[in-house]
Amino acid sequence: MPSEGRPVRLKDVADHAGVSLATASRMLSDADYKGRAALRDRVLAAAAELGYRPNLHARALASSTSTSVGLVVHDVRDSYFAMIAGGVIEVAEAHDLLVTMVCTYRDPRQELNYLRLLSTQRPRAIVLAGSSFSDRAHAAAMMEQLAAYQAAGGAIVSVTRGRKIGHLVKIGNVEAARRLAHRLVDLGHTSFGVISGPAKLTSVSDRLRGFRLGLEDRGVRLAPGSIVRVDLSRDGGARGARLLLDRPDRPDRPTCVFGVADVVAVGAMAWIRSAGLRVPADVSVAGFGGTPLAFDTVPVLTTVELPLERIGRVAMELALLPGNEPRHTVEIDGAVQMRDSTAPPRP
Amino acid sequence: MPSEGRPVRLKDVADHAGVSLATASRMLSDADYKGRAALRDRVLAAAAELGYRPNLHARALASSTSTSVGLVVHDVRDSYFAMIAGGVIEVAEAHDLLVTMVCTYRDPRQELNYLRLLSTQRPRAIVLAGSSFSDRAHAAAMMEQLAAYQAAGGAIVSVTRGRKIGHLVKIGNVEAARRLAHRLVDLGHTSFGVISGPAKLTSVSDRLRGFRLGLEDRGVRLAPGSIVRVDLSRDGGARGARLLLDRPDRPDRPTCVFGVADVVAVGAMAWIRSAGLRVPADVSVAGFGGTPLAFDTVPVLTTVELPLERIGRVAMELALLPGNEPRHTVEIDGAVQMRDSTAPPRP
DNA sequence: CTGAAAGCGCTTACAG
DNA sequence: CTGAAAGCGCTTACAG
Repeated sequence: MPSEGRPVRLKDVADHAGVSLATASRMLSDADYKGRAALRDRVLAAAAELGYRPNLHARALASSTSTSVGLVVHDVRDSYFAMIAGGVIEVAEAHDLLVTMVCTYRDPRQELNYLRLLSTQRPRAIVLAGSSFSDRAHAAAMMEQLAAYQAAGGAIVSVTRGRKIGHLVKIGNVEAARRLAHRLVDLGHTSFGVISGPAKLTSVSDRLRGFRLGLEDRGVRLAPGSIVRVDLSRDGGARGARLLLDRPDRPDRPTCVFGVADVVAVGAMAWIRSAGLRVPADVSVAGFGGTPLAFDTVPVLTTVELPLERIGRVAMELALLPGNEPRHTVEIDGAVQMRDSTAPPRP
Repeated sequence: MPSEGRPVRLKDVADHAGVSLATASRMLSDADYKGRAALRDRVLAAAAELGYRPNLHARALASSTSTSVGLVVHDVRDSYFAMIAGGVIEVAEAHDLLVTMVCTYRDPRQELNYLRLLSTQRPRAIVLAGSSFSDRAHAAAMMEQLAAYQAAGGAIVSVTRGRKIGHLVKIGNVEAARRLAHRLVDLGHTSFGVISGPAKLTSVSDRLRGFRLGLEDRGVRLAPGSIVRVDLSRDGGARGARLLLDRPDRPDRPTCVFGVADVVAVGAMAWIRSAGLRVPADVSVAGFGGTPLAFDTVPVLTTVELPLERIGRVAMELALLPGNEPRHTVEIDGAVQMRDSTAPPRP
């Protein structure tokens, strides 16, 4: 029986079943409550017949309990975040929780802004999936918001390093990038170019630092000017490749290019191809992330594979933990996957 | 001043500013309300000082107005939906609306289930971004839910054809697939294979029908057995390619394979390559969708490009329209992009 | 086990 | 322009 006009309320169900509001409420939403079987049946039947859907707002207000979860990402269109979001949503749905997602487009002000907007919804948990920013003032402002949110009983999970509050899914950016560097040097490369992203992103600076450490472990140094900073996008990657490689006059052209994110490496490969160079014969290319698009490039991209969906699932599972104390940290490691886009440099 | 324990309420702000609850409410949430400037300043200052965040649930309950939007997709991990979601979220954020996303994984029962869960949140609009199912009973059940939701004042937007309620973003699947077929026949192909998806998805059957019509326009028929049905995934595409092409005994191997979604075509290309065949020299491959991954295959994938982000933006804009009547329909056309994965068949 | 009543944090007619 | 009060749709001590 589709309702006409206003939705049916619990009171309608109670009246229809001939019980009190309180009893209807208990029968419908308290799983532990048994009650008289006859009443229970009547209430359930009435709810079904009237097509009753509880009003989440009323429920949240009365019980100060919420069934929503906030998810903050930099950009859903980026499959890095789409995969993580998939993991978060999968676990949330299994618990009848609703995920509200917000995109910051890597703008600290938007991050703060949307965090505030999100907390307005009093979600039971907030998952911050995007890398944090290395900006003290911003970190302090975030901290203030998050502390207030947590004090009110909300759970916090960050997929990043260095957040001083809430649970952590810690991605081994530094170590994985370091291992990748080892493998690339072992291939024979000594001249590298790095297409990096915005310096303010801690994940970017971690990957860059790890990569540099890895090279140093093997006695290789990054030449000055061999790091370029671009947007973390396909176009950014193409631009980065051009900046690094489009200088026929200089003999020190890198033989291997590392893009700090797959999408950047893929953009770089596209530019390299369009410039008439071959991967890996002329230039080796490596990425970072393990997004699906790394599988379908030709040659298949050498990258650090992160289990993105699992990261999302783990984050959501941490969010489900009762209470914020003790703080939990789950470390997730990346796996270096040497594939076809890298090869020894030409002699 | 971070709150300790419970969040600050409007009453706290009102007390702190020395005004009534009503005045504080008006100053803070009614943009048209002027009031005495002195009071206004006191209220704003108090809110800022105390770090007041309104409780959305209370606000929604009292004003029966909501700032959330429900988004139903089949799978965020699929960049087709990630791009659409990006468009929806972009427009929603510009209006301070929060998007709650739910994934059905192409299961009609989950679709219904999550639609119900979503309507529990009384969102101001629901955007159904995934293709509908060609299942009468399920369509009727959806219709009942949606009608009740709409009767209660909610806006509905579907990105599909044939929904009998709400606004529509209508994607020209039939016509675009038809034009693609024309172009492929014009290339010289007469023997086609189609890697199709679940028959229950209307977008899939539309693309298939359009493709078949296009072939018939040119006097070409699909041989029996030249359509295989797989999951809409990379693995599905690989399996489909194997089913169609891995029969050296039969001479009627298609010279051109059409995958009804990019992800399927990409999977097919991967299998073809692994089987030692070349694209397009041995087999041409075409996809449908215009997802980012179509750009980075080598050879670059011939496909029907859909403006996915724009579809999301348009859907959200329709969702913002006041009232559900009159119903609006925005038709979005796909653009056939002939790229490197298709070529004339070998003589 | 059940019901009457208070209360969750807001908004909004209704008076003044 | 401002305030006191009712009400949004639930949950949950508190009695019985």
